[in-house]
Amino acid sequence: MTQHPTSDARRPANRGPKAAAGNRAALVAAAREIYAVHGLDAPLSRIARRAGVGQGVLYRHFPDRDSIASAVLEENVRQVEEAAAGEGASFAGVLGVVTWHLVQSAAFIGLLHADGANGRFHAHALAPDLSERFARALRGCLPDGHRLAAPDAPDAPDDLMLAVAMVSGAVIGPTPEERERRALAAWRLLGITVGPVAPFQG
Amino acid sequence: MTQHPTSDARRPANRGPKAAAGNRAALVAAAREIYAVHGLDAPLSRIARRAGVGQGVLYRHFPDRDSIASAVLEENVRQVEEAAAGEGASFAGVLGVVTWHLVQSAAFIGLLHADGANGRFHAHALAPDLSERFARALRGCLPDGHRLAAPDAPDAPDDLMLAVAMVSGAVIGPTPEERERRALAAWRLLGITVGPVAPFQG
Amino acid sequence: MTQHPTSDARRPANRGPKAAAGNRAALVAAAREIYAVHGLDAPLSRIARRAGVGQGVLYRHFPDRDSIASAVLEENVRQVEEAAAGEGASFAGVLGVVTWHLVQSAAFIGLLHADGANGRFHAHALAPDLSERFARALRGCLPDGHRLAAPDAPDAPDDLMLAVAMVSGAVIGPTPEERERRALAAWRLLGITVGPVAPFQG
Amino acid sequence: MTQHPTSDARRPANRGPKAAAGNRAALVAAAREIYAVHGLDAPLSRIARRAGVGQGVLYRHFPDRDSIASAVLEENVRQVEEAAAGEGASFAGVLGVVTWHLVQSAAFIGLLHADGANGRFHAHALAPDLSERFARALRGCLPDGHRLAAPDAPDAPDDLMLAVAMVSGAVIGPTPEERERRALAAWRLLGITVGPVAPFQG
DNA sequence: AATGAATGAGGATTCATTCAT
DNA sequence: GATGAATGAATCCTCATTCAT
Repeated sequence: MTQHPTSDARRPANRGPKAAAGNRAALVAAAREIYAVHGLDAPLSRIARRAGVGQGVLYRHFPDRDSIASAVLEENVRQVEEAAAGEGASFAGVLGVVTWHLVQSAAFIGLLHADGANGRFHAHALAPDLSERFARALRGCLPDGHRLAAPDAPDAPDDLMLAVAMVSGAVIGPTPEERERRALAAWRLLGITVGPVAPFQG
Repeated sequence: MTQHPTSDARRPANRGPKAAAGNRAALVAAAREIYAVHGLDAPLSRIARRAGVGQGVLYRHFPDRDSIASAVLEENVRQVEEAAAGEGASFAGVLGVVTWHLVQSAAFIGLLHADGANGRFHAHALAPDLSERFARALRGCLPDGHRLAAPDAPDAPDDLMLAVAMVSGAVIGPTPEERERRALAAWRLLGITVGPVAPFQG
Repeated sequence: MTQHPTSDARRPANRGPKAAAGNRAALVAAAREIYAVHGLDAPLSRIARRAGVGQGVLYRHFPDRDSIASAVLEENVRQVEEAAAGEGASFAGVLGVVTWHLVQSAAFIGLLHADGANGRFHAHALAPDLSERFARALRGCLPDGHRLAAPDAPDAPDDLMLAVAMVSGAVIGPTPEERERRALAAWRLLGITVGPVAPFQG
Repeated sequence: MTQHPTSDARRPANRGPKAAAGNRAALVAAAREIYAVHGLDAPLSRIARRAGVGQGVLYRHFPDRDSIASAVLEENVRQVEEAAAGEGASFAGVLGVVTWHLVQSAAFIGLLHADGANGRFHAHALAPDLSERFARALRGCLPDGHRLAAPDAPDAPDDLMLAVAMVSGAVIGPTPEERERRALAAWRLLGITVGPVAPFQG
């Protein structure tokens, strides 16, 4: 009569101090899943519940709404960085990783470009450095003379990031399959070759 | 126990039934502006306030959240149809009109493609016919053999609509100028020529 | 987009002055049906819509919520009076008419007894005279010495009206059939014989 | 854009989690009183206010309208069960407890029978088990061969519950005294002996 | 350091009632 | 007289955020 976790419980509880780091990770993982299913406007309480922690813990680790979203995004970016830093990293291969993340949740990579004018998130506060890291990683493995290469002109549009934004705009659809199909079609329309769509494998 | 209209306080206005049509138009206009600034999740009360009418009027004209959004979108689509139906309508010209609307509010043309999985809007309920009308108008003035033309294969991806979605993904930025710059860059990346970005002039 | 009569429309419109009497009747009939289905708390707008008239007309004829309920109840009571006034009127026969009305809508005959403490209706304002008329009609055909007859003691409980209230308490159930079954069982428990359950036939 | 707790104004109270149990009890008590005076349609906000808690607390403990009503009713039923389980429990004695509850608020025991067709409450969802418990308790102390005993026929009407419903129909009136007088008169009309009308004394 | 209850503002929605036409 | 649009108060419900334990 008084309970209503409704669903979303994951771990039995999780008390005691040492769990701090684990809690943080659980929150980020929970947020990723919740965001993927319910969008960025999902109630924070749902994230906490899914992570199996109290609301207070969420606030301890992430003082405001943006910071948890950033944390999720940060993981995405890190994977892209790692993919780009790998031994035989190719541009097409890294784009495959990027595309995989887009397919999982276009909203997220989309955040890298968002200006926040229309949403509750303000990317210029949220992701500027993440955006920079993402761009750098991608640019790092771009072959010389590639059509997405930034020209010499200093303030010319950054075609590389623009292209990613465009693909993220295309990635809509109810199922991952449909979303992946659209992502690949979008890259094709841009004339860009993409490697296998998959998460980065350390 | 039930409702009662204030106690007695002076009732303001009530401009009478004559105002109905005007109110509806005001609501749509208000919604367009509010959506552009605050996004599709803006409180309905804000729209009503901006339109200068009571909450009830909004609900009378638009029984649910989708229907007001549809009304705004419908106007956009109509303009595109009119642009496409005009005398010397060219594909590039119509794309210019489309782009103008994207620049005003990418969210809206975006709705045409949205699947609503993550948001409160469910395009398959909201815009399927609008989407169809939009696609038809655009396709109608697509030159034969254009690279966005649908191939013979029946269930091949619709490159035309995909391209619009991609551009809408690119159109982000705090100012209209920035947004227009990005839109044009996106079309350029796609290798598509666009006419002047402007509203349709009857 | 602007319409939502939802249902409940009955007559095409109904305009013009002379219709006043007809409108009143239509409203009472509509109210009876609406009350039976949706209960006494049904929105007034629904009654007006069902009657095929504007809201204003309802207010013209019935200035407040109680007065329309009274009007419906008045018709019920009138039928009982007529049944009681008929040639070979028997107590059992009249009880059959009463029971028929209870089965149609227990709420209504219930109003005759209600004190309004718990509801929005205040019977002492609503139905005192109706209640009196109802009691008189019923008492009029009560055989001498019947067990429900009022004793000589002046302020003894009025068993006759109490019995009706009791039966109305028993008349619950989703279908008319079930409701009638319960009504008859209730009279039986009271040891009272009831004639055929049917409306009064002039 | 979203919520924010006042701007900064001093937060009142928050008596801490310890208050939880107390709050729940206070809510049930408040609901009982409010229902008795204003009926089952009373605004939930009024109950919360009377209990001295925020709206949210009410929703935490009772996720929907029915569940708070159930909680109140459950207490009633429990008392009847306890009365029936007591040492020298007699049928008349238990009926006295039942009658006491009816006098307090006929609406509640009435819920046990309600079908909800016309109201917002749907007894088949709300009270079926409570109804069953109530019936069982009462039947448990019914002397063999009592006139309200269920006959052998399997689907014969349950006279016991019918009688309670009838009495609850009779229990109307502005004051408890009047209500008790009517309840007793109703039992008398049924030829049923009732013990002292009083709450169950552990 | 974690828990999860409490708070209350804000937004959605409904309807009684008025009133211009 | 009739129509039905407009008004806005009231209620429902949700959730961000705080804080006692």
